[in-house]
Amino acid sequence: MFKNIRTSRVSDKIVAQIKQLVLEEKLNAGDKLPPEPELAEQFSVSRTSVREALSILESQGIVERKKSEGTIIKRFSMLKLFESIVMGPKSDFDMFLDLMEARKLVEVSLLRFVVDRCDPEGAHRVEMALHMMEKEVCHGYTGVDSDILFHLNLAACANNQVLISIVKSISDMLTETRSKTLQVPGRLKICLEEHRLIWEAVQNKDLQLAQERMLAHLNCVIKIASSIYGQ
Amino acid sequence: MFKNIRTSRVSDKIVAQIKQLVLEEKLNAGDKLPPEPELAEQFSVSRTSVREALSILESQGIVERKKSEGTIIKRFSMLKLFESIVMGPKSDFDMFLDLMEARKLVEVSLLRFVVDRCDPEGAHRVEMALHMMEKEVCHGYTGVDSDILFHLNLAACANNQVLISIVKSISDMLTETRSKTLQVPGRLKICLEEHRLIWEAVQNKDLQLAQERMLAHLNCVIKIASSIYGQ
DNA sequence: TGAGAATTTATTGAATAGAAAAATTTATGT
DNA sequence: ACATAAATTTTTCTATTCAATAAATTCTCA
Repeated sequence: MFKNIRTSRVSDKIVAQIKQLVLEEKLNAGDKLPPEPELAEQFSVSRTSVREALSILESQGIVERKKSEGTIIKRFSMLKLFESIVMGPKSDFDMFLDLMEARKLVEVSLLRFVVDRCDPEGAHRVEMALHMMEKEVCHGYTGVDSDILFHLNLAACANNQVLISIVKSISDMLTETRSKTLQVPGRLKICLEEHRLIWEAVQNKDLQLAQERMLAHLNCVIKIASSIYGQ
Repeated sequence: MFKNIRTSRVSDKIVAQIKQLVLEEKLNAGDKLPPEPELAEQFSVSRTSVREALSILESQGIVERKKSEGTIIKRFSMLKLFESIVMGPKSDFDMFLDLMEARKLVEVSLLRFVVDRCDPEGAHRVEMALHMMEKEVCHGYTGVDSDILFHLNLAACANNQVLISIVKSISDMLTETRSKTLQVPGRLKICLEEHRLIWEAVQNKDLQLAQERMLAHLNCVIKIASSIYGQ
């Protein structure tokens, strides 16, 4: 309801102001900034705060600092500048939602290729992951590994290394959350069932149904995780 | 030939060390770092340097700092995303096709969110990228940066940091090819026109048309690159 | 005069000390 | 037991100092 009051950190304000100046082209590539003590005076802050701001700008590739020479705006910094603006800080929960949204987008869409390109070898790998989870359901294990394996092996059937990398990277970031959601009593069994349904649809080459089921599966994960995170 | 002498900035070394610890999972999500004075002592540096390092880490979304609470490692940072894109035993050209296929999948699908969520600020950034390319067309530059900038800022309108990271990572891997395709005489001008058409459709909230045009644009890139690769 | 050495100056890099602010924890009084 | 006040912790910011270094200037000597 009420918006978070944004950080009243001095260095952040300096960073924002300098970024704005670059954006407005009042500062251009190659321009030299005034020396630190002068900047401090103009901003009416301490030199330490100025230095903190300059460190941030440098780490984001917007300026370059050289000892005893000064600070200059880097050439071709527009890309970096926009990147740093667009990648502002988000809460953990919002990041989780971003990850899951990306997962939905990628893993649902790539089923198109899976249905088209899945060969017996790939199918075998997916089924192995399913069997693995079956065993884990019986023994009461968490099933994190077999969960990841299913999604990864399914993606592998799309025969596109970039897509595999994307699915894997996102998976890696979600392992912690995964192990929590799978600890919910009975969740693993339902999860296995959902995987089976997805796989069944893929085998029947029913793309639309497979996509629907994948989407439902992932939405289910979001729902459970949200209740755990208390949102 | 000769390697750049390592910047011996103390804060940079601290940043690198903490990042490394996160990558090695010696520091994990939610872990609390010691208070600043203690960190300073352990690193045998001044608090000023520690604070500089923490500012940088915070600006990169790796840690979060709260007054009177301390510094904690963020759950989901982009630090680990795409740390290892496995370039398998595929030829360069096949890899290029994989990259473009992933691009088509992601950039076409995410337009859904762009149409829904684009705000005036985001729109302004996209238009800035368009203007930048306009300028480059006039001056006869290559236009690589403004090309990337358009796609990145468009993706940014989807307001999903993971998707932005994916688009950017793929872009980075394609820069080489990009600079070649844009060198084809007259290509930049056509590229600009294609970008404009995509943007026009997005502004009219015509999702389907926007997606069609994006797909056509990317297919065009594939075609040109293929002829360059001689396939 | 002019080339090279020595000096000065400007500027960043880093350390230290301490005041202020904000949130949390503990203590106190009813 | 509960609200309020005090103490504590920890970050935030300032001010000041000194060291390191690159560039500019001056000096020296052939």
